[in-house]
Amino acid sequence: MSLSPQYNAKETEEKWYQHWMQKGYFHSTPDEREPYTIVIPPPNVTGVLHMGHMLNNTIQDVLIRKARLEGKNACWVPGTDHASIATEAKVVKLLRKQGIKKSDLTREEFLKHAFEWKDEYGGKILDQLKMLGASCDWDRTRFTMEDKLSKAVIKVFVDLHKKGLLYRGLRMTNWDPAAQTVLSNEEVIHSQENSKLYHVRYQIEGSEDEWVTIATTRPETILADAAIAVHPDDERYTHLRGKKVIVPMVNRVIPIIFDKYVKVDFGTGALKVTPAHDMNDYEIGQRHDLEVIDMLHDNGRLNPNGKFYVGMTREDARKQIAKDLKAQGHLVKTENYSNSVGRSERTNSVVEPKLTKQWFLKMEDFSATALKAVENGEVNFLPEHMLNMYKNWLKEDNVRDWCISRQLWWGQQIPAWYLISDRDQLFVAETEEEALAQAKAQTGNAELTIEDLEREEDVVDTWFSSWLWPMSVFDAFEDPKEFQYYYPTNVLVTGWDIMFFWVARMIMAGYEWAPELLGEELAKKKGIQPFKDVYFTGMVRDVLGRKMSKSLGNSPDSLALIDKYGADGVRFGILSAAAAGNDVIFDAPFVDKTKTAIKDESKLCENGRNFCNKLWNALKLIKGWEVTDAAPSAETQAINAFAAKWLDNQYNKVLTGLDESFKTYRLSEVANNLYNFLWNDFCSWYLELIKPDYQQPIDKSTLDLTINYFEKFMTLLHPFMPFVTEEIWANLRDNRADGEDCVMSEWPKAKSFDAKFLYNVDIFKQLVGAVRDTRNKNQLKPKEVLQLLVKDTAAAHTFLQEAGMKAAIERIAFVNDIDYTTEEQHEGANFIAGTEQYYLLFQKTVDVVAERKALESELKRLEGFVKGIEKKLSNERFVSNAPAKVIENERKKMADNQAKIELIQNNLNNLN
RNA sequence: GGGUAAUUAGCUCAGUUGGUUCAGAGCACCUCGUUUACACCGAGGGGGUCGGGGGUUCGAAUCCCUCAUUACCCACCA
Repeated sequence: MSLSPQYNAKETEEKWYQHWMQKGYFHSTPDEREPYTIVIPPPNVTGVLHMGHMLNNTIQDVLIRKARLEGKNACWVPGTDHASIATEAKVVKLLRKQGIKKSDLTREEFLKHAFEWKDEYGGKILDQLKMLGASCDWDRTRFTMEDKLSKAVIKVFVDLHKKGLLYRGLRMTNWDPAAQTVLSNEEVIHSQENSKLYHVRYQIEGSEDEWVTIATTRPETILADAAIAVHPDDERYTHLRGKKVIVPMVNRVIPIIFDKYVKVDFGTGALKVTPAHDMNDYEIGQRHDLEVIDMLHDNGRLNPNGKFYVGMTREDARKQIAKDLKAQGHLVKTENYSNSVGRSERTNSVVEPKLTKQWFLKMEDFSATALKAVENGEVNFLPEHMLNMYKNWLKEDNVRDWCISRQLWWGQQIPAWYLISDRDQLFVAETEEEALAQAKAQTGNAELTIEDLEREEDVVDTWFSSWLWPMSVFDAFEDPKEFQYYYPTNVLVTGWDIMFFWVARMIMAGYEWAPELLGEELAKKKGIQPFKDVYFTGMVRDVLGRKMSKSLGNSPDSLALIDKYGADGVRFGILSAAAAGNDVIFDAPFVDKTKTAIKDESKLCENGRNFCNKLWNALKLIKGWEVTDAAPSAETQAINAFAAKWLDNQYNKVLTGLDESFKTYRLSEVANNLYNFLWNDFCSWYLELIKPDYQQPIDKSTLDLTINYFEKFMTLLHPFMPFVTEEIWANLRDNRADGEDCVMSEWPKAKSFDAKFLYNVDIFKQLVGAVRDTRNKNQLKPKEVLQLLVKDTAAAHTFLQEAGMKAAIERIAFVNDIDYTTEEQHEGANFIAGTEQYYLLFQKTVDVVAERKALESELKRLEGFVKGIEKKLSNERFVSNAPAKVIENERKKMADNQAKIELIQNNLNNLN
């Protein structure tokens, strides 16, 4: 079979993914094996694959593929999140384009449209994950709003209600006037914006010409003012105690109050208090028992409390009222001002603090549980320092009750029914019938029908379904059999940005319901935490260090990247740069808002692609050899045996390190070590050593051995680069049995290795490198054969007696007649430093000037080095305190280096 | 204001318990090289007093203190 000159990623990837799927390799069902479970952080159903997804799903895929190779029952559950606000906003927009207004639709009609939209466009991201090579169990794909998962949400809601953990309350909440729903704090994005600070004067009641001037960025809310507040210690205002002021425009009289919240040095030191439209003002209002005047409709326009401005938008009212204030002389001055403005993450409209009635979940006990679980190590955070952030967040006084209601349709409708005749009577139940039964029982009115009840309009927050994800994907609340097998999941891989609203809450939910669902015995045996480890990935940032986001437009097109570098290349690139928890600066093609191309190449992915090609070419080399049964020359045999011994030892050394790195999730380390091992040790050294001369055959045993190792290496690399490894695996041997694929191969066990031998190999490499360097510096041909003399020392003899060593040096460095010399100096000698045994190389021409320079500089370095050691050794405290081994090493180092110095001096003399 | 981290080669970053293996990798750069698996390549090279200062220690990139700079998170900015 002829192999293409370059590795063709695209063809290969399509072919193998299809094959894997067809074989059902990714599908998991419970069996007697140890499970290894990961649930995907469900991307938004509206989402498209971005760099963050690629990073985090590549990591998950590496872990799951590794587990599969280790013979575990690997199960990676994929799925999507219904993302209520984002999706609803998208659907509303789409419908509007079709001329349909949401307000003209019934809830059912709207949901029908939404589900149609979801079926048509949603979940594209899952197909994109397949292109990345993600080995999810696609038969298990779940969606947070599918029936079963919604049922779990309802069940949990009812359960919490029974436990008395839910309540309804009037609270200041973040109101999105565009989506007309309340938002959680996390859904509000604050950023600095340029606005204006208006200084407005209020007349003191009963005075002729006495005024108090306040500063505000929102003059329109003057209409809803309830007080003017000043700091109690502010001497400028002490005389106003007990006085009142007249609100401009509306001429309402409001009190002057004294509250420590007011900052003396801000603006004029006087603050207008509008309890209905500001979080802090609301709290001040509570303290001083102020009237709450709401002047806005839900859509952000002014309601009848807005007097002359009724029906205007907030923005228009602000402009108009500023004009009117000015006209009446109440606008003292206006200055430019930069302040933090909160906008809705989903609709980008300015969030309005608004007093609304919402559903809340009491968090006190939950947060204590979640904190404890991580503190006592039942859930293990990586990197460890994430624990600090977590603790800080879950500190007692930091946790607020969770507002779980949203004024949307796309989501699980809250299972609560009001009695229409008395809306304070409320019945929470899984079904309408149960609610009715409750109503009958509690009111004592058996005549009630379902017509007398009305269901709560609100849906629950999306996180209220995703916090059940590790349980609900296994149908834990319906039939816990699978759940009992797969839970707890082994690891959660996610960004730290959702540590609080997702990770912490999953832990809470796990501890709340898993004990019951697992049963006492299993809960004790397996643990009730939703995951044992949490691997926090960093954020993927662009070259300027900015978080990659759609709004900045600085995220590279993931699919274009895969297209250009291959999925393996992209996987390798992004992983090799991502140490656990550290942010990744991704040097990739992207265009920023100004449409300036910043970079047009991704070096990381390029590396990955080149690596694929390198391996591909190693395959080509091996497959291109003619095989012979005849034994090769004794020399070749010796070299091959040496190379094989080396490869085996180096391989076991690397494998030992790999296992260690995997345990601690140092995936970038694994990737880079494999890269180095395969590229340098395997390709550059091993293959070069055993490579037969041009058009010469290779002996069968060496070829077989090489193929065996290459095959193992593909297994090791498979989790990182699944496609190229599978392709090479397939090509390495003819007549593969059905199902004998790399993806299902066996992760090898590390054996011991001979460190001493490997040390000798290091010297070998240094020696060869030095010979090559000498050639380079003296402009000798690489293949011009030189003579190598070695100083006659015991160490050198031991070294060169290593089987095959001499022959290997001769072949790969193109030297012959390696011999010993007892003489310290030779005419025209070129000294090779850098090895313990002091090798001397002789050749015809030497650049005397350059050589002297090099020697002098080396001499200087060594002298300084020796001086340092001398100082150390003459230090009484060092000699008496340091371990004997360390001292011995120092002595040896000094002796060795002194010998080197002597030698260099000889050589320098020789040059003169 | 509260918190978390980072600062090591021109760039992006490793460096796990302080001690031959620790000053490293990739990219970039320089020199040389192509009938022979790979120019998506090969061989070699230059380049860093590990942010500054202080301390602990026989010994510090590594531990402690401090300063500086940067980034992010939470709260908040009338």
